[in-house]
Amino acid sequence: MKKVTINSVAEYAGVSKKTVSRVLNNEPNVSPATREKVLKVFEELNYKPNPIARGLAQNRSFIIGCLYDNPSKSYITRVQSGALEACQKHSYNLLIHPCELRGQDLIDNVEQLLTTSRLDGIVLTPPFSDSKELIAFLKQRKIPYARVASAIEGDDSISIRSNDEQGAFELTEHLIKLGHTEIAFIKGHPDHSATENRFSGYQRAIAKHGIDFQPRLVAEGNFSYHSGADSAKAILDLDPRPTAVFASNDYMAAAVLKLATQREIKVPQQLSIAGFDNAPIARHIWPGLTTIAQPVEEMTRIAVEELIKHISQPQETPFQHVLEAKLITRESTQARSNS
Amino acid sequence: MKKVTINSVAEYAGVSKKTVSRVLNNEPNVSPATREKVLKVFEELNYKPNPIARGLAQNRSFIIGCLYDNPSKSYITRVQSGALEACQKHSYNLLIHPCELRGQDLIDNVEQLLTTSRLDGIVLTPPFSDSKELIAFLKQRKIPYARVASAIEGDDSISIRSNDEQGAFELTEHLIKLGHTEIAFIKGHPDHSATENRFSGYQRAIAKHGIDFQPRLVAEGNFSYHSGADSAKAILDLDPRPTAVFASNDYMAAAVLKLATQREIKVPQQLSIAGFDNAPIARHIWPGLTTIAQPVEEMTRIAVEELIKHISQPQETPFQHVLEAKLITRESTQARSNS
DNA sequence: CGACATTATGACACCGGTGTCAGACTGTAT
DNA sequence: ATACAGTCTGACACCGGTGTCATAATGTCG
Repeated sequence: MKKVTINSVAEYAGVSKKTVSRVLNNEPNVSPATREKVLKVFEELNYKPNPIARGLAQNRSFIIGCLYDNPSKSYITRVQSGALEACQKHSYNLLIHPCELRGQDLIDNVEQLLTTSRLDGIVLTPPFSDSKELIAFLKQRKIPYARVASAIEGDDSISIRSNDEQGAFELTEHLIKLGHTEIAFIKGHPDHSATENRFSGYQRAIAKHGIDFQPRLVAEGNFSYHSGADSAKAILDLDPRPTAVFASNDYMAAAVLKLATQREIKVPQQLSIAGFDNAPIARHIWPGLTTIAQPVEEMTRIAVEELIKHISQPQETPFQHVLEAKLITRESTQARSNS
Repeated sequence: MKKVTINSVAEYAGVSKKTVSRVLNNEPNVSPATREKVLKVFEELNYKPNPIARGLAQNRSFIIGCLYDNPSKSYITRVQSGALEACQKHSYNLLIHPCELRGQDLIDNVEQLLTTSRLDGIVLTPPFSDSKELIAFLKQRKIPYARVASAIEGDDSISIRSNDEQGAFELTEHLIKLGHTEIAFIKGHPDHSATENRFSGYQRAIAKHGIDFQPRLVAEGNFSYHSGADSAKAILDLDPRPTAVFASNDYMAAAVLKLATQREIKVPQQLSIAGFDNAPIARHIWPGLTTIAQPVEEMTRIAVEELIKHISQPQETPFQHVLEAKLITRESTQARSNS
């Protein structure tokens, strides 16, 4: 199996390299006959262009980088799966790069990544989607990027998010309609914009239904299971104890459920619990968690597709889009008991 | 910020490109003085070699591919994290490529991957680590590869695994020592070699303790939560019902726990449940799952490090290694009650 | 001191593509 | 027939490195 290069194709077809290149890139100004002939030789020799050589000539790598720093493994998995789908469709590859937002040398780290990998573009997932420093850096370096699940408005870059505020509003309203008025809330990581949005949705819902907002019912989390466990302790120790808990993601909700079960507080009879994200764990535990399904894969897929589109021909108008979140009810929430 | 290439460095330092290249690659036969001088210019101009150009000249990409087809997201996350660690250490990048083992065109798919990405090497995770077809293909194409958690012996390639058989043996023995004799077993995916190994460990332990092997207690799973739920139903419907269940991974064990809880079978008082892997879910549910901790990250990290080592200078003797698995006891198992 | 091995360096082709530009070949209007 | 625009094609340099080889400089030994 000898190597098949553009030269061998050109020779075999009796045309110049450049013409072969033109056919490869679907450039105009190639006669139909020539194009046919070359395409046939592609088949015959089973020719595949070398992406590295292409990359060198065009200063591209055909690689998209995905930056993340997220305690939720399932979120990352979903992000990857959406990004991969888009990449494969357009013959790009996906390079994953976990790193820390708080690392003092975030910029250095990304700089390093860029120089060693020559990425064609970067997908920023939370909390990077909202990092002004990083965004400024990428802009200055003229690296195309797309932001997933960010709340920053008025930016002129590609951005896809889902409606966190509305989702949280609906979920809270669901709890209220079940008769709950003392609804505890566990906030997410302060660096993620979703955290504020979800909290706003919660507040809007209780306000709409004339329920007083009680700061004592709010706990600070950071999306990790561990932080959920801490918040759970604080909340379940409250007196009077709330009848429902809304955690900003399913991991933290699972932690609440675990502690409640340990303390023999019956869920949902004595305590309703709800999460956010519709992570796998929401249906892997009993009772299953009522939650908000966020289209994470789809968001990321769209973000990467737009990014790739942007790379091949920069758009004037930035693509910005908001997807809807959807309420999923399971066994962990029920009407408040009269006890 | 102008582009700094090897040419500008050479010019600035007053030497030839080739000498710069020599310094870059730590080649011998460069006088200390020259080396110093060039290194200083690197600093001064902040020069970073272009990996794409390098790749073209050396026919390398500095990218390692990771193949997987695994229903357990957390397993994949752990695999990635180990692989990433090794890659970053050696300035390689990691490209992830999920695909289906059973896909009729697995080979085509990988072929495609290789031609579009020019990977320097591939890490095979289960079930690919045991795919004879794929291994034969990679061997023929002379693509370096490393196999993670495979059971095939006598192969002359890099292979790292953990001791599944021993782990399962210890866990089973733990249950036996708690007084259980009717221990149900849920098998994993038939394509994964770990499945047979874990099953053997189970059988060896009960045999050692003079317990009769009962085929009725064995259910077929495939490592997915869903398959665990099906097996759980079969097992909990048995009469007499076993007093303990050993599932081949934690997801399936979680499914057993969920069903048991739904049916108000008390765990661990009426039923002990154990899993395998020490996945996050094992400690995110109540009661926490007794399980076997497998060093997935470490296995993968070592596999990738050896792979990279092998790429830069092929070894004569293949690196093969077995890591130990460790029993972790949590609340889901306890001594059999006398009822 | 001459013969020879060793070290240090650079010129140049090459990896496998793409960009630029010039020139040949069409077709159409005058 | 002539001028001119538009289409098609190839020669050649170039992307930013590395491999090969020749040659210059240095060291070693009899």
